[in-house]
Amino acid sequence: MPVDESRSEPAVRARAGIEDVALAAGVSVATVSRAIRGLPNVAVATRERVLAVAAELRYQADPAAARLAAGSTRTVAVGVPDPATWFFAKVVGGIERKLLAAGYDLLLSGIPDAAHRSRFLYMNAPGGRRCDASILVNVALVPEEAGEAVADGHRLVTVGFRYEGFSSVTIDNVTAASRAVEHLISLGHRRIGLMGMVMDNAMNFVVPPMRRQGYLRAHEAAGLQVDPGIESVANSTSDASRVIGRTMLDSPDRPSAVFAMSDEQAFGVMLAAQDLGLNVPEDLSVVGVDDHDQSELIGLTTVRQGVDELGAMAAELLLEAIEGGTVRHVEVPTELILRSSTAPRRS
Amino acid sequence: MPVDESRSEPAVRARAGIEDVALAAGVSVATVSRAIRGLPNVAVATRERVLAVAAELRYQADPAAARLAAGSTRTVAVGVPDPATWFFAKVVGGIERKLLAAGYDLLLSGIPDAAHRSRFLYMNAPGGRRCDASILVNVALVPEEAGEAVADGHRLVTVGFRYEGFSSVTIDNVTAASRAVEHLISLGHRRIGLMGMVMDNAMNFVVPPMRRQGYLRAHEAAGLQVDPGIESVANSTSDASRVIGRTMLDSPDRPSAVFAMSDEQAFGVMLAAQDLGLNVPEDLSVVGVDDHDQSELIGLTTVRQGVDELGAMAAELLLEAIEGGTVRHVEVPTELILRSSTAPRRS
DNA sequence: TTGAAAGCGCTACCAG
DNA sequence: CTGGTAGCGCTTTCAA
Repeated sequence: MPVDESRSEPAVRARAGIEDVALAAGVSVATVSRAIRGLPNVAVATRERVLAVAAELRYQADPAAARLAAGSTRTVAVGVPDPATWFFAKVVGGIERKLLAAGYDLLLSGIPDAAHRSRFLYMNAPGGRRCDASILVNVALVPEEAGEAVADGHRLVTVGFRYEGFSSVTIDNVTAASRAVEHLISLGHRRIGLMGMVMDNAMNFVVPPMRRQGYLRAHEAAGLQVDPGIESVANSTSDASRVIGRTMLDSPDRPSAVFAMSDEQAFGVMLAAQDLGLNVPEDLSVVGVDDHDQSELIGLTTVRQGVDELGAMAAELLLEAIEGGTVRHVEVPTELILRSSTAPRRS
Repeated sequence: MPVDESRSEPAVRARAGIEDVALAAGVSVATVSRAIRGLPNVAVATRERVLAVAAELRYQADPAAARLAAGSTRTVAVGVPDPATWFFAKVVGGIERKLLAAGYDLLLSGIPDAAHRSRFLYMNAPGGRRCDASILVNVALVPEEAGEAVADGHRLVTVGFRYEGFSSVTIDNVTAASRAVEHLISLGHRRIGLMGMVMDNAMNFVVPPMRRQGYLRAHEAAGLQVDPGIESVANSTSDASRVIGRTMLDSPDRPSAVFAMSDEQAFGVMLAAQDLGLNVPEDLSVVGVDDHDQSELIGLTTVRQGVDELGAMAAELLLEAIEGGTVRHVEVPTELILRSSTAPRRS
């Protein structure tokens, strides 16, 4: 299968430039440029000839030169906290699919902290000329940044949260969470733990409070008190939640159910339960949010959000924004999916 | 949380150009360029002044212009079959981490088929001037492409398979697979099904045959016959493997164990077993390859490969290649991890 | 150590 | 409908 061919010459085979095409087609470079980009004012015959020659020579405009001259980059920058995470990978997948079809390049950036966030914004601002627009996934902006971005005329679409001035795609986080908790309450649970996402003040201060609000709202609606003692936060990974979950569950008055802000966190809670010899759902009911790929096999009850769809929709809004379309906010629906991780409270 | 500020002027705030910096610092643009890029032949005092002014003006070189003039792009293209898949997301995560640190941009492309593969190669060839180098993850090349890439002086590193002429990072697929199957055999299993990855002739014709070879080798070493009747292939998703798995398992002489070429495929087999009312591991042992994030919770026995590490190593080799380093092949070790999805064959 | 000027390869304007 | 040509904003000789 592999191929051998001892790298003899690192000589980069010279590539045809627009001038070569012009020469070969017997027209000017201006005409080649117009013909290839499908601009008007080119005779059909001429266009065909140019296209044929270009194909023959495998001509491809130098993107850097085209950008410099035209100003547009045909590139979209996408920023996510961590590209290796299930949720973000799915979103990026959805974006990529649309962008590939539209002929845009996708520049992917990890945004682990506030410094990278501001760097991302600056680099990808219209003046930066690196991309035509950008998408920020679950990366909240502080007001100054948002204001500056708007002032800069930044073409930005956000997913996970919403800013006036930019298109966005979100879910109704409060409702999603309260729906999950209501389900638990309807099963007779009265002590319901919360496994929350850490609200690093610089990065993720939008989604967690909303989901927490849903948790509170469901309690309130049922006339139940919440116990801050069984409310914890962890990084939204399975491992971190497992560790934190262990301390929440390792107590005589442990909750009989836990609402986790994401499926991965729910997995962590299940692992914690397992570590302590507790059975799900007999000893502990668990519900998450996402409908992760493995949630069915694991039997996790969850509130489903179409993550891939989130990304695809974001890409669509972005393309609209590039075309000069209006700002739109899209809210993707969610759905409670019942599986085997939740059961009536044991009397 | 959101910010309002009715987008008054889409006016892109003019950004400082190199000339502005030169003016403000009282030097020429050439000096600014040298100073900022840390080139020699700039007086310390001058450099400091320029840097100060540049920071003040938030100057940032226009990447397109810099590319056009210098030829180098500070960009790396990464091609994966499907960016939304667990394995690829992890690899990309590892790459991204290293690249971010090295100050390179990452251009992500999905390569769903052979046409996109050849497009990727052409666009990202040195002559294309879109990137300085590229990484191809589990995308095999046909000989002509590989030869052309070498001839073009393509700076490429591959992960998952190996071509002479390019750096690569792989695992020993044959050994990984045979280790998994040996484990099954050691538990007394004699009829071991194979859930293989589909070998689309254009895309993925390297890894699956090697893992299959490991499967065969383990049988052979134990003096066992394989039964082609319990050898299937499916897309390497959980869902596809579930469907195919059902037909493999829905038979009186079904295997007592299955080796799946990836953990996600193993999950599919477990789902299939569940669909048919079979218990794992009592009625069926299952082993996979990867050590997926959810494999511990699911209790899947598997052959672990450090997927993030695969990506990080690829990025390192790439950076070396850009610096003009030598071609290297790295083989990342694997490890059998015993969990609860495998058990001795029931007599 | 510095500056002037010639491109990098293309697009866009304007004249024909 | 077509061609000439002036840049796009930077890097990189080459001279000073």
